[in-house]
Amino acid sequence: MRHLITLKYIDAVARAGSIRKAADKMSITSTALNRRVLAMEEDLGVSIFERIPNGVRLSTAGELLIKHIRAQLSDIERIQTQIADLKGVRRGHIKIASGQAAMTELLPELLTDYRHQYPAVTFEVMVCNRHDSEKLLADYSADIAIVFETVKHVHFHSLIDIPQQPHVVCSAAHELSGLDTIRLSQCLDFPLALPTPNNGLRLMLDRVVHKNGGILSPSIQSDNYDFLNRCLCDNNTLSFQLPIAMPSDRASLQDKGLCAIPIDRRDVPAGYLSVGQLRGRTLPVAAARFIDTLANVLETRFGSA
Amino acid sequence: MRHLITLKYIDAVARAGSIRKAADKMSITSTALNRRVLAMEEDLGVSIFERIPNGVRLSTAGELLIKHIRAQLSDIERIQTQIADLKGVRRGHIKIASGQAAMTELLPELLTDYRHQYPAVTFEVMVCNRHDSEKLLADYSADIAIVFETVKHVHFHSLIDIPQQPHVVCSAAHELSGLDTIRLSQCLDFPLALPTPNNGLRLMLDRVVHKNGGILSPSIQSDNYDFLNRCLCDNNTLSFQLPIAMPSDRASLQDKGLCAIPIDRRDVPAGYLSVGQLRGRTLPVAAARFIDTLANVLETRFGSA
DNA sequence: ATACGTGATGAAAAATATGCAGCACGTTGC
DNA sequence: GCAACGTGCTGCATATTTTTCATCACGTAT
Repeated sequence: MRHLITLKYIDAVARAGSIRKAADKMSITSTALNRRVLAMEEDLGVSIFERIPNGVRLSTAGELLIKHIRAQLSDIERIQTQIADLKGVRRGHIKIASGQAAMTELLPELLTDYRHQYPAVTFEVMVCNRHDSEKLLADYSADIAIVFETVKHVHFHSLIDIPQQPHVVCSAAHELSGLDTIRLSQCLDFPLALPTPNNGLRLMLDRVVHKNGGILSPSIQSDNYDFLNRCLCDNNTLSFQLPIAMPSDRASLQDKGLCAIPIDRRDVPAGYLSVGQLRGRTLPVAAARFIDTLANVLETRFGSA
Repeated sequence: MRHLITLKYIDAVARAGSIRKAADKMSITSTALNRRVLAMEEDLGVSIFERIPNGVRLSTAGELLIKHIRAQLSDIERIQTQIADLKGVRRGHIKIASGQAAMTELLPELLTDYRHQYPAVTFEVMVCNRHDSEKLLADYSADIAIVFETVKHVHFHSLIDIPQQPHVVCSAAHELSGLDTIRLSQCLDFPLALPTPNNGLRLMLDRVVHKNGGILSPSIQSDNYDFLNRCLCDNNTLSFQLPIAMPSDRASLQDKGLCAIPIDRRDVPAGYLSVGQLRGRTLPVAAARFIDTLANVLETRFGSA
């Protein structure tokens, strides 16, 4: 797409904050890129970048323009996939911003299946926290966001919401192991391995405990679920997980020497895992179809939303 | 707008139903136009026009594309008018770093007026002391700084300087009330409510008193002007204010049971309220225009600088 | 058949974009 | 305090792309 190479260049400059760096990334000379920027600015009659000592920065007009550019780039991509669809080939590139929850089991399984069915579809999966996901959607770095307990933001348009009852995870040798359900109070005497405070699950737990006048004091804290689970084996530490992040069959959990027990609903109500997009955006065909598949899988696995 | 000339050409072809006719209308050769069409088709991997004996006709893919092209052309036009609007000050975001002085009366009034006139202009006002303002300018967190007795710093480029004669503020029932002017020595016998030492006005007073071998011992000290004024009502405490921080009409000051008296120039010379920006920076249009308005208001209200 | 219109193509000409070397200006690190 | 670095920008020579001109091949209409 020759005619929008300049737009891509300018987008790169806006992201890099420097013409030379952007030029590097786009594999051209800074001179050429600089001239494109100057030409565009002359066309518009306004500076789109403020020149600051160590680079450039979007001006007010630039902010306006870059928003348009990103919408435009995403739109042309949508057209291209539509045209590809027309030719009978399902192809496309899907950019997903996901919290930890979906990264362990859901996405790996799903992507493998999907790519087996549609080999021409490529994926890009970025792990992020609840706040960053919105930003990634907003600047078109991501098509789809998968977040647990999403920050309610006007730009986030939720397409799927699946209830997720928090579980306690412990070693199979733990004295709590094997219970059908567990009260939160039973957990608080054991050392806890918790996600970092900006995490959705952690936030829910914090709220509940705080309401009862307590405070969660984790023995281990990390933004990596896998790591947390690996800390449970040889002691009586407890961790918390969402169903979505656990193997779909109990057997493979047992193989790892772990046990998951749902927390009593009276203590902690279910939170919601949301799949969403940037409000008002028309997604590329590939991404839209993928969301359909995702909705299907989630509903058959976790019941209707 | 160089980058979308191809889109315009293709639109023209779709409308004319013939490459040669469209070329005529667009004042180029049919060859050139033909080549642009072929290039675009190669980019997309699909024919966007069916060739029929007496011209061309949109293919299915072409219908899809032309819809996008027309949306784009209209969209870019919108952006251009928005940017034009921007040059006319009707839109933008202005970040102001201000000391206490301008926060009480000047900025609230001014912003209300300005936003009434230009509703699409948004503001961000950060209160800060004399030292922080420079930092906010330097890292582009603020476009404009409004500071009384600014720290002389190379990065601060002053655009407006307005002389401000310090006033004494007291209860209307105070024995000094009603004087036309006041000597500093008359004040020192009363309890004083003063700003904190890093404040510009306080600094001026400190310097004068110190030069005469004295020291200011405030009864009440705060970084909040309003609070200081509220301490005057029921006793004989004195406070100090700048004209900029007082209601523009004397009546509303009297309504509050307060009275303001300028300090004799022989004791305390006028200090300067400065409006400035980061030296060497080209401000966003909106900010630059707002400074013009600000200069106007300040000059008509406090005389020429 | 002839005349006209269509889109497509090759080679030359014109216009445009790119790369290189270097300038001026600020910041950073020693 | 000074050198090294990084930034955007510019003049000039070079590539590359685009446009033009002169055609061709095909289909229609007269």
